Amino acid sequence: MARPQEFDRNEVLKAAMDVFHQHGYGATSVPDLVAATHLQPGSLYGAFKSKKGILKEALCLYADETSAYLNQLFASSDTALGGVRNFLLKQADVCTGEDGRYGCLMVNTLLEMAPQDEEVEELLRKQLDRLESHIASQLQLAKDQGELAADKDPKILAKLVMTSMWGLRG
Amino acid sequence: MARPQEFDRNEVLKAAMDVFHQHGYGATSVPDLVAATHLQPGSLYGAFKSKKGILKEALCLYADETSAYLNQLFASSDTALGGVRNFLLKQADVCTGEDGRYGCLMVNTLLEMAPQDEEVEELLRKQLDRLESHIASQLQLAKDQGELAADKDPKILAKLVMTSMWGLRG
DNA sequence: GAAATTATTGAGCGATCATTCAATTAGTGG
DNA sequence: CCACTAATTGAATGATCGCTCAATAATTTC
Repeated sequence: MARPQEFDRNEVLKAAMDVFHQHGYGATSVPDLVAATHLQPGSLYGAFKSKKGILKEALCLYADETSAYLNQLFASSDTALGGVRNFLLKQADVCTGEDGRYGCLMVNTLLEMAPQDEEVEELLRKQLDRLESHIASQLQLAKDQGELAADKDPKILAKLVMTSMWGLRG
Repeated sequence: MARPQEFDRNEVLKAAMDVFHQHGYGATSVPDLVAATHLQPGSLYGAFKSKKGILKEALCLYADETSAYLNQLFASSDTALGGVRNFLLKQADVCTGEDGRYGCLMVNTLLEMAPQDEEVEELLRKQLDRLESHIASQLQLAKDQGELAADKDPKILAKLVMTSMWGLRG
């Protein structure tokens, strides 16, 4: 062992995530990240290799937070189907509110970077697929409990929920 | 009078529009625009004042093309409501196809620039509002012709169509 | 406490960015 | 055919970009 890192990796990533969320990847400069994280360029590059490296880890943090949020929301809802409904209502709520005008970091980043960065695109597709699966399994639960008609396909409905989420930005 | 412009303003804007559409505003450099338009920087700046000036005129061209496309689609549909249905079907079609993976230039640009440029945001809000009105008036026509139930609100339905359009990108 | 290892610092690197401008060219009016 | 005006050219500008690195500081191991 040698000198230990002085910063909390998660705190740094949270700060970077917020900057990316508010400004987008391209419009976020390394000096911006230096200011937000209180880390010097050297430390930032020592820990994350590149600006894109910071983004990728920030995206993972965001996906994890989203997943945890979904778990908590589903667990605290009275019914399985109600959980999905609450998710959509909350999304609509947040999107019309002041703090929600930045939308979803995963969606924003995919739209911005997919044309020019396959690696980030692939990561985001996986994360969004996982989110969709999460919703699909909740809908399957609703079906098992008889809340959802037997002729409805949870997978298709989950895609519809995702489409609604994307569309709610207008 | 003096020496006339050698280029066709609309051709130049079309070329610039395509570059912005494929790469986004931030990822399009002035050298990119120089290459696409075959105009030197000086000519570009003489004609459009700035990179943002080029974007704004390109956005206007895009909105005009979209509006014309909508007119043509509505005129060639058998029924008023069918015109709106055809629009959504066509959107879904294009979004799943190869050339459609860049989405709508207005939506993309709004998502990218709204947080940092009020002027462009305002222009785009107006253009998207106009598109929504265009659809709403077509739905009103459908209602007048009895295709749409009397208790349906064309304005609300137009908002739903817009939301679907945004969401179809997933 | 010396040697080894790793983290932090921040000035500075080459590349690229959007933009400008002096020089040149082309077309108009007298 | 000669001023006059406007368009074109493309090299150059200063700013900013993402990133590096030599110097310094903080730990651990022996």
